[in-house]
Amino acid sequence: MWGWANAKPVAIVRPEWVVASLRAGQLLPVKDFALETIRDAPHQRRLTDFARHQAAGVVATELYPRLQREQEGEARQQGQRDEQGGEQQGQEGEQGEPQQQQQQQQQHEQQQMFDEGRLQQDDDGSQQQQQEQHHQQQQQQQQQQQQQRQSPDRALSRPRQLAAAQALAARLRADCDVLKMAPRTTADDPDFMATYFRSSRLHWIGCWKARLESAMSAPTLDAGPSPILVGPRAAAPVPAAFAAAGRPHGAASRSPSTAAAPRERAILHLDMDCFFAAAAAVGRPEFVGLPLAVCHSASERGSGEVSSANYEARAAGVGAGMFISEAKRRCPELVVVPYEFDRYEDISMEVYRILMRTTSAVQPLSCDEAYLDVTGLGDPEEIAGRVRSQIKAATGCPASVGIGPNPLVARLATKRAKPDGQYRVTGDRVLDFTAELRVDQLHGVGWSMAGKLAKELGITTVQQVRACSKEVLCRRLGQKAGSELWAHAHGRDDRPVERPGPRKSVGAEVNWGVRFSALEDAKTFLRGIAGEVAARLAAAGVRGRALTLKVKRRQAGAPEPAKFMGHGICDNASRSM
DNA sequence: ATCCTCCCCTAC
DNA sequence: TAAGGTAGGGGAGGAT
Ligand SMILES: Nc1ccn([C@H]2C[C@H](O)[C@@H](COP(=O)(O)OP(=O)(O)OP(=O)(O)O)O2)c(=O)n1
Ligand SMILES: [Mg+2]
Ligand SMILES: [Mg+2]
Ligand SMILES: [Mg+2]
Repeated sequence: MWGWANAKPVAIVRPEWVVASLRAGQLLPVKDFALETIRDAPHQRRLTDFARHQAAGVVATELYPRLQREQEGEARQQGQRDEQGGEQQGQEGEQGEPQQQQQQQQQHEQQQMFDEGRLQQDDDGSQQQQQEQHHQQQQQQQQQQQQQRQSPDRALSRPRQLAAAQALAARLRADCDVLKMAPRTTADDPDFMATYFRSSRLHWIGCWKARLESAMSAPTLDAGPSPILVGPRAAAPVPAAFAAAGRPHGAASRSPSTAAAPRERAILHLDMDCFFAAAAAVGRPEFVGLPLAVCHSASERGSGEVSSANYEARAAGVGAGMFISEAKRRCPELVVVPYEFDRYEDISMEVYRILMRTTSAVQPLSCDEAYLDVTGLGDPEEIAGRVRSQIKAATGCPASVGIGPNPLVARLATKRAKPDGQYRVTGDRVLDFTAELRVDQLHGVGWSMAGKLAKELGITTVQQVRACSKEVLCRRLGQKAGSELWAHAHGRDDRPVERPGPRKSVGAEVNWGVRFSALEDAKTFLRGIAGEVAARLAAAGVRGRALTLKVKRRQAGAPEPAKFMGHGICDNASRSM
């Protein structure tokens, strides 16, 4: 019913595939004729020239100057303003506040020697390789680089830099119109929902995949020698770039005719370092080297949540999801800046353009994160270094890359690689590498499952999971979760790098600032949220078959929410029709 | 068995 | 002051 939803994936190959297939008298596997193998041909136009940016060749410095111009404008304005405290907030309450993940406290001793020149980014990444082997050494180098930035002759003293940074942060907050609005609730502001969605980071993140999909479906098949589309011709609005190689991608899906010994895959997992915080620092040297966090509130008594904290702030115990009050308590010097969603959008799209230029086998995971299958494309570490330095050059933001024989291991390796590094785990080292990790480091293991494992089985590490039989795990955790955990604990993960399928549901929720004083308020709100869903369905070009209504109701006797305008402790209910 | 409804859990 | 969304996986238990 929906063209885009039912379109079969198609592969894009070089013309030689046609000739070779004719000669062979059958349709040959497309793998060896993939488009990306000619990606370096001069003047080759790319399907990935999507979105609003232009030719691939000029990517590198396009975004960065724009951000610098922004910054110059800011510097001219003088609008000092300081946060003054609000009312006292009970710091806690609620149920299991997701526990702050323990920050890896790498105690790097303060080195004073410089190793100038080593770390300069170069566009093709040829220098990168030396970095990844020795993670520790790499971190020391970063430390040195940072100190160099503040060496006496060039940089400000720390107190002066801090003052400059706080002043800039205050200016950014002052310029943020949405922060100036009087407090509103659903009951007294007819425009509440629009303002809310415009300000919500979780809404922005949550809608990101849909935005990427629609950016990529903008047709750019205009010029250049057309690649050949293989497979059933999909009807009109084929998302050009998504169609690139169908799904799944890569070695795992290659046809039996070429499958000899199963080669170890080379999977990259790329993730931007402290994405929102890093974006805030682009073109603003005032912030470099200081603890920085992104949050609506900057008050030391606020209940706004930290969205992202840079690594200096993390060293002081600040982390995502933490109330700003707690963050400021742990790190009084913390510099707090407001959200700049336009920046995140630009940088994110730029990153994806670079990834898609590397290979079509890209699986988007979020606005700052993706898997790439680079099996057979060359040395994965060199590819990783090249991609990272392209991203740094084009956006000014550091990205880290984990490399492994499967997505699971690649993702774990990324954690090890951060910040601004890369790290490879080969098949033979997987079990050693994962042994000591805590179970909740594994994808799919969160607060609840980790608690259950600890309480019921005394298990906290991956190694301990291995000592447990699959049957026991399945009994405690359920069939799927149990066998999945068992496999992952043994380093096994067969998932291919693939495109997400079409969306299966479309929804909208608001669980903040909801306060009804009369029945009419609730009705108005319900109409608003229904209208929102209707608009999103229309934007996606789909119609619903079923409707689910979700409701939160304040628990009887529940205390005032710990969070300003929050929902507090609620019972949930849902009904479908 | 398989489907459906109403949850809970996880990730960013 | 502050913006606690969104989508998917999957289990339990009942209807078919
Ligand atoms: N609880 C969270 C987690 C994430 N994010 C946003 C801000 C992050 O910058 C972005 C990407 O999430 P990551 O988990 O990748 O976190 P960071 O990129 O900030 O840090 P890291 O270097 O650990 O990847 O999503 C958020 O708003 N709230
Ligand atoms: Mg990140
Ligand atoms: Mg991420
Ligand atoms: Mg986890």
